[in-house]
Amino acid sequence: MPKPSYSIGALAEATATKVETVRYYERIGLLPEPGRTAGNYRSYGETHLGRLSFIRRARDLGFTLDQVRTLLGLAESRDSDCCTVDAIAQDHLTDIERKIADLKALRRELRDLIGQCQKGAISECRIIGALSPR
Amino acid sequence: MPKPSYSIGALAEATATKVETVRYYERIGLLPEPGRTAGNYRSYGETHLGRLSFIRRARDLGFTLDQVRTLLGLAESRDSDCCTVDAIAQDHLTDIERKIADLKALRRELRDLIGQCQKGAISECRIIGALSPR
DNA sequence: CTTGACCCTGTAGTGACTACAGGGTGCAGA
DNA sequence: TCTGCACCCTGTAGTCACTACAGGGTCAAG
Repeated sequence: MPKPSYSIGALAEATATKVETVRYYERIGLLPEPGRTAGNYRSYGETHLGRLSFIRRARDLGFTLDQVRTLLGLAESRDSDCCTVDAIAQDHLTDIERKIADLKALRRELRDLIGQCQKGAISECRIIGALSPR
Repeated sequence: MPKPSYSIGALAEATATKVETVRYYERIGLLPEPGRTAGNYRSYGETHLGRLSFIRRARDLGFTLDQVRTLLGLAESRDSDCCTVDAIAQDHLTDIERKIADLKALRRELRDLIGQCQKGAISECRIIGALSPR
């Protein structure tokens, strides 16, 4: 049987990606250029599907495209070890933990502000007051 | 005594803002155009300082520039009430809470992944494995 | 033979800045 | 007076990760 092939729309749908995003990944060199049909349509194979799935999963986990690029490179080089991968994931985890802490601090401040709102006139608004200097 | 005036650098420093950012706020109409000196330098007064402080505080609390614009408008119109301000703050709080929940889910996934790392060869790496399809 | 869904390239827009390039201004020290 | 330097000016382009056109071409069904 012949190898399966996907149009850009089919590939996009299979990976919950927009068509424009697939072309974007190609443009920035994250996804290799596929073959073309007689009518100049992109024609993708299983390796493209696998690679795009990898990219989307990593993106869903919040890795940057740069990190994804590195992870893809590592996944392909059989002769390096797992430490770099682990380091990237660890760095990312640290980032996320910092963001969670920042957002919690922010939430606390906002809750305090909102709790003070008396629904009165602007001139007595505590939120505006808290934002205004002095 | 004469009114105090600030150069763009002084204003930026007083509000922990970069000079380019101050000019950017002016360009997008968030900060009114200041007067100019003989040498065409921007010359700011106390109202500019107050307004920029307001903007920075709101930004630090994570409001978008569009929200800041609305808040500034409300702060200036004495005849509206506090409800709109409260609604903006509430919306923002909801956003933040969703972001915290999303990040926590992500952290859980990443922790699971990292916990499985055996520091072995790439071919056995669980992180890469988890990202790769099937 | 036409309609409509899909595909193509190329460019510009988003948010909130940031970073130049290529010049002008203002002031202190030699 | 000269020179250096920090600061200021405008205008444009870059960042990240897409997203949204405009203006066309392809292809299969009816």
